[in-house]
Amino acid sequence: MKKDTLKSISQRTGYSMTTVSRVLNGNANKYRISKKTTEIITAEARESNFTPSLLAKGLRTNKTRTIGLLVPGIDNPYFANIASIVISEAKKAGNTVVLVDSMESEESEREELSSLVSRQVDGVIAVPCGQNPSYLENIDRGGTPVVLIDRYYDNTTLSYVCTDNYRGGYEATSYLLQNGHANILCIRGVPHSTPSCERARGYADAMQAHGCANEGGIEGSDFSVRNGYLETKLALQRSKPPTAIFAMSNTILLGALKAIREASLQIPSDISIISFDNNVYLDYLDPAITRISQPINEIGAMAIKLLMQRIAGDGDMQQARLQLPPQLVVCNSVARVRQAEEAYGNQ
Amino acid sequence: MKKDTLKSISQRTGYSMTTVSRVLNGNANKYRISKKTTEIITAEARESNFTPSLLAKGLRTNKTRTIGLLVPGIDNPYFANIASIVISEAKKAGNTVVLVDSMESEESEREELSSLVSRQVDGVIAVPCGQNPSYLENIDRGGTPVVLIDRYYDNTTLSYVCTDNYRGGYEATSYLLQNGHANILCIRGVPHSTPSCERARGYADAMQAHGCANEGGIEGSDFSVRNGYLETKLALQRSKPPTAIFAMSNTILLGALKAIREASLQIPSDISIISFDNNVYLDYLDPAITRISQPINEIGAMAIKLLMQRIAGDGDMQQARLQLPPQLVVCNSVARVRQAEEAYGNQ
DNA sequence: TGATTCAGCGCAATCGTTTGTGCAAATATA
DNA sequence: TATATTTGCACAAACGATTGCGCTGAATCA
Repeated sequence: MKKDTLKSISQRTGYSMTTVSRVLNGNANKYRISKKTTEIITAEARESNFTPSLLAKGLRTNKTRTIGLLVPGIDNPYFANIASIVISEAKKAGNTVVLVDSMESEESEREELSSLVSRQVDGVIAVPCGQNPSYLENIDRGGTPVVLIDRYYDNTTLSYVCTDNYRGGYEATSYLLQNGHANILCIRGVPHSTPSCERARGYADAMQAHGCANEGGIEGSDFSVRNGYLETKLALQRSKPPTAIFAMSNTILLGALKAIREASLQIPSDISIISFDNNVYLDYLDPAITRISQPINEIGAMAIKLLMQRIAGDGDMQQARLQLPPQLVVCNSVARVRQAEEAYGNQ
Repeated sequence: MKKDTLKSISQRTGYSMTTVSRVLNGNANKYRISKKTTEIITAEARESNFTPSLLAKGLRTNKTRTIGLLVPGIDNPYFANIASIVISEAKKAGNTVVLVDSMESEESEREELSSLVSRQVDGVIAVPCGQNPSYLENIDRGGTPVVLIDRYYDNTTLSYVCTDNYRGGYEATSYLLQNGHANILCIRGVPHSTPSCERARGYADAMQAHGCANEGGIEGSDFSVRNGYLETKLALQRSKPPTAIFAMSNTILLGALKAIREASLQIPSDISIISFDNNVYLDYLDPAITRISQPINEIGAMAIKLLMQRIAGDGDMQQARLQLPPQLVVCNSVARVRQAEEAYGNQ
């Protein structure tokens, strides 16, 4: 079965490709195509199930109605969630999504980004993993707007939308402190990623404000389950093990849980734990995990909105730096302690 | 910054677009381009960071090195997993993936598929949600190969790769039966989807073979958390509530768990449960959930392999119908019962 | 020296669209 | 009736690549 084209429709109806194109793009009125002609062409197109080649269209118009989404690991439920939202928001705006995965590798990130650019996507939404935004900034300057989500850079000119991670870290820690904990271990993800840094900063400031700056400590090196496991395992062997853990992501949490179970400790009676992210499974763990929930629906929607504005070229937009407030979701993984630590905290 | 094209490189080096194209595609030898010329052009391309327009390339060659992936809900961790695998396998084969989501709507499914076709993807991997494969078959006949995964149709000519769902259902049920259960509730997903049907058939046959055909029953209508919740809630109010539940997916499981907790029942002492799918979280629930694990890595890899063969046009391939064996993963959510049921089972 | 061969490259058509411009016929205006 | 306007549509040049074919000049051969 030969593919239908403007030409074939043009031949079958006897009108020129120009006219066919105009009708099918809904510009019949604008170009004064008669009603009769319009009907004939529309009918023929419908009947033969014509779909225009988006390649040709894109080539000619320089718009593909496609946006690229770069994530560092789609198998992480958090990014799968983000992808889901971005895809549906993009669809609402009439776009489809090319999804690429850097698997936390800077090299892959470049390759995939460059693939997106050759595909002439209209814009890119990225959760970057590189240490340095320059590659992304080049793409943006090259005419393909880029909006960052979740992770970003301090010194970048790119727009971004993310959780207010500092606040999240501060609130998580404060909640633990309010419950009498002082020896709080903070397990972070990739150290150079902004969410990690900011959450850690929030943790540290909260600790400081509470006069516990030297307790617990910040450990960890990436957002993997393994990292959560190892750091927890280590910390539990300290002479004065932490009474609470602040896990920076759902993956780190899982690792920590494993280590805690292996040590035959009960949550929250033996040790408390608080996490980040909002995975549906967190409610089903036993106990359900108290956490800082990120507003990912809003993040996804805002990101698409910003991107669409940039694509539409609405007056060369200012850089937007949006930090949306996270939310504390209280479940059952944090217990109140009434020991030495509390006395110490009340001095 | 103006985008680089063959033409601009051609102008800067003084060679024709033809020659530039040949060099950059690695056909320098084939067309006897001199070594010197080759070097000049390669250098210029590298320096100016040239990336060819895949639109133009695709238009001309009719190959886009892009494959479409259709899933019914990327926020379901199971499909996110599949997507992750398909993306990385596709990448190994030099392709990128356009991901579209039907959200379990037949109408969306058609729209998205048609969008993939206009994008001239080289092939499509689909987890269909429609009741009827004809639309997909048309696409396949239209020259865009389609391979189904996870869900398929009995009466289709399309190739598919999936878990041996009958066997999975049979094994899950047998395992419960072996542990003395007879009153086993089976909660299924979308009734007309083949995985659902086959798992249910496996369940029914196992029950029959064990002489318990009339116990428990098959309930449920879709793969949602809500469905699992409602059906469990209902079943627990029976005069003779089930002693075990077979949940057909990780989402149904979650719903069931919620209902069970609300009834203040303990797993596995009060009620046993077995699930399908292999989500990392299942190991971290308390107790860890015994389940039938699907070989999704193999499924993803096979699907891409089949698709690539079809795309390469290796002799108009036979239809492939692959059912890969699932695996029972024993954890702690199933207990042995030694009551009336067992006596009954041993008659 | 004249005829062959081959190395090295370019011409121009093509893929399927969009779009600025042009032009005939129909209608309105004077 | 002659002119101006409007209606309805078509021509042809792009967009950025690929590719069958052909051309030139140098080297080889007889």
